Amino acid sequence: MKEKINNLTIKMLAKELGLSVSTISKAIRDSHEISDGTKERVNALVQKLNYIPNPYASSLGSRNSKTIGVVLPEVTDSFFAQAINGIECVAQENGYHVLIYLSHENFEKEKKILKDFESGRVDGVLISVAKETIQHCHIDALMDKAVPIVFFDRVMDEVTTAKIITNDYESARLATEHLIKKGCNRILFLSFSHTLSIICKRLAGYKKALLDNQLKYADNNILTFGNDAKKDYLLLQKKLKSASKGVGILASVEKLALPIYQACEDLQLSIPEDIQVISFSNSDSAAFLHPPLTTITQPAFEIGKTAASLLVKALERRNFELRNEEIIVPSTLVVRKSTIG
Amino acid sequence: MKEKINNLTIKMLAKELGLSVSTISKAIRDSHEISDGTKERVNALVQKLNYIPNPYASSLGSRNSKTIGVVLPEVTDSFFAQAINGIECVAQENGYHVLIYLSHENFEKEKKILKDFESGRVDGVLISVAKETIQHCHIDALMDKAVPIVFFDRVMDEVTTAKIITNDYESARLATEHLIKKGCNRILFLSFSHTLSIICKRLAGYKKALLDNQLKYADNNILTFGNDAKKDYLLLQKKLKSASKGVGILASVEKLALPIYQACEDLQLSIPEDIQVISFSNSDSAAFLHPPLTTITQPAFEIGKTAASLLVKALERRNFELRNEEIIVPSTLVVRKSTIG
DNA sequence: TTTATTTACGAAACCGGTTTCGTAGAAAAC
DNA sequence: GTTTTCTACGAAACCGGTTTCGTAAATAAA
Repeated sequence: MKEKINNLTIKMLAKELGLSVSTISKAIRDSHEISDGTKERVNALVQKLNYIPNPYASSLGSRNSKTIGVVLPEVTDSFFAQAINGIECVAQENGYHVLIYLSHENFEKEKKILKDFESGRVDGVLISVAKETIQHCHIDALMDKAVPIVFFDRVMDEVTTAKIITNDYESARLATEHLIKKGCNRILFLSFSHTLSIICKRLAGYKKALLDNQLKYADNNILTFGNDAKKDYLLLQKKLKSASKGVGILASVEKLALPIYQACEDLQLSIPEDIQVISFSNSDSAAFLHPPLTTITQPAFEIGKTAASLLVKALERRNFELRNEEIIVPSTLVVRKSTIG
Repeated sequence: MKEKINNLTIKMLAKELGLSVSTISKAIRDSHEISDGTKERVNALVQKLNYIPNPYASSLGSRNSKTIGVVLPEVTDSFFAQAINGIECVAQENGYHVLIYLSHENFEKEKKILKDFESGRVDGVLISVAKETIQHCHIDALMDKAVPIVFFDRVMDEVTTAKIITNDYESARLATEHLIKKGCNRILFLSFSHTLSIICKRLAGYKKALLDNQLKYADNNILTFGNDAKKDYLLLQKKLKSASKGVGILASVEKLALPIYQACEDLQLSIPEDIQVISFSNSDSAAFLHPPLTTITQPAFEIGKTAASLLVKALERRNFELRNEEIIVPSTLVVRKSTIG
């Protein structure tokens, strides 16, 4: 590792211009205390010498870092990828930096990440919690330190702050109803958590649709995937094998969709003739699957953007407090061939 | 915005224990200068009071931030998503933080991002350059400041540093040859850049395969997508419409695959009977497209991991200098139904 | 026993900015 | 003409750690 170059400091600029350090600092940040003439002189030198302030010194002095922390369960999911896109967009526009952390659905990791945030590393946090997360003490601890937090997608109702979500309940209800209308008399719900906000709401929507349409809810229609992909797959296969015609499946997240296709292929079941499928999914390829997958498409980019915007607002506005509110950006049901036209 | 809580500082710990500030600092970082007994006392208090050091103060004093900057052209691409995963994995293991930036394929943005890095915000950089990037002065400038940089996937040969890539040339050659063997006598190459390292190499591999198999290279077999998706699509459609049987397509990146499927659908051309298709892609859904897409699957996670590991090594080891080397992690050709079995 | 090391710690400078507060001179108000 | 208010700037404390260097006491070597 090469030695770091002796970097340009504000002190050197000050000496060069015969001004004080504080004047330079203020001039650079366009303070009203400094005359236009001086600002111009300073900026000229800054340009000429390619001076770039040390962000850590700034952060230390000003106790804010222009950095937001983003905590995700995973990134290889179209939803989260698009959400990052939205977040980064807003961040870039507003001069914020984005620190990204993956909890890998693991509560302990999530705790560790938030713990670190208590150091003041980030000005604010955007989080979509891990599926394992049921307590919120780690979040409370962070909020106690006055770090603004905005939830997106996977929220915790018990925490008093802003949450950007989609209409999980309603879209699951709609999707389920769609399946029913297309002739399904038994509908499987693919889940991967018993506690996650989005799953609970989607499940509730599913139940509501059943109820509205005189279908009985049955526990054995709920398939909850765990951490053992192979085992889960076999479970699904078994379930599908025993399924008669008129079965529909609602997959509550994107990654559960492909196993269904796999199982149908393996069992030589045809979609949608034998089984109709709808999945929550933001994948572009949904339209080109065999057959094209009917999806509930979430406004992922929008959600990321909204969450980031709100956080930024909370950070910039002196008298803006994050309210305990839910902002709902609706999803859309995109009907394709995996359900009967 | 609530006021920040008066945070615990090392000074307060020092007073509490009747030790000096420097002793506390050293004890926390497990310095050999401090006795085990003292360390224990310090750590006990740290635990008890939940003391977390201010990272910006540490960074300022120690001139390193335990942060790496990751610059990507985009994130909604399986390759980059998986690469991030690999990067984050290594980062988490080694106590590094990951700042993420998207260039959105835009050179000016990329320049701006790297410029900011000159501030010392990050200890090292992982970058996959934008498609617009043909100069490397912004990268040179950063390297002049002794910031270690590791390229991954989209590299710049002219820059003297480590590069983690896949065997672009070879896998494109292989894929093209595969198409030829399956009966294609004309092969289109879908591109989206004339300058990007990966594209150039893939194109070269494509050419080599043509040459080896007595097929003529023709400029009008190269389709270069630009920024106007609609226009590009029409171009592709036009090209396919005029295509006779025995045409194959090699898509040089993931996002170019779906438009092909779209066009074939619109033109009622059947894959693989009328047109055979291979694409570079890391998408899980490739296997479930209609028909399943033959892909060149890149070791994205591995590439991210390798790049990050190397960077970390360069940062941790005092006498480890990043060499001007290419580390090649090979891709695999996964044959599916979009080419004739 | 004397000298040379080692061990364990503290004082103080330092990292590179920001912020507070004080003030000279100019402008405005009376 | 005097007092008041701005304006534009500087000195110095501060942010919260790290690092260097000096040293007393303990231990080892001679």
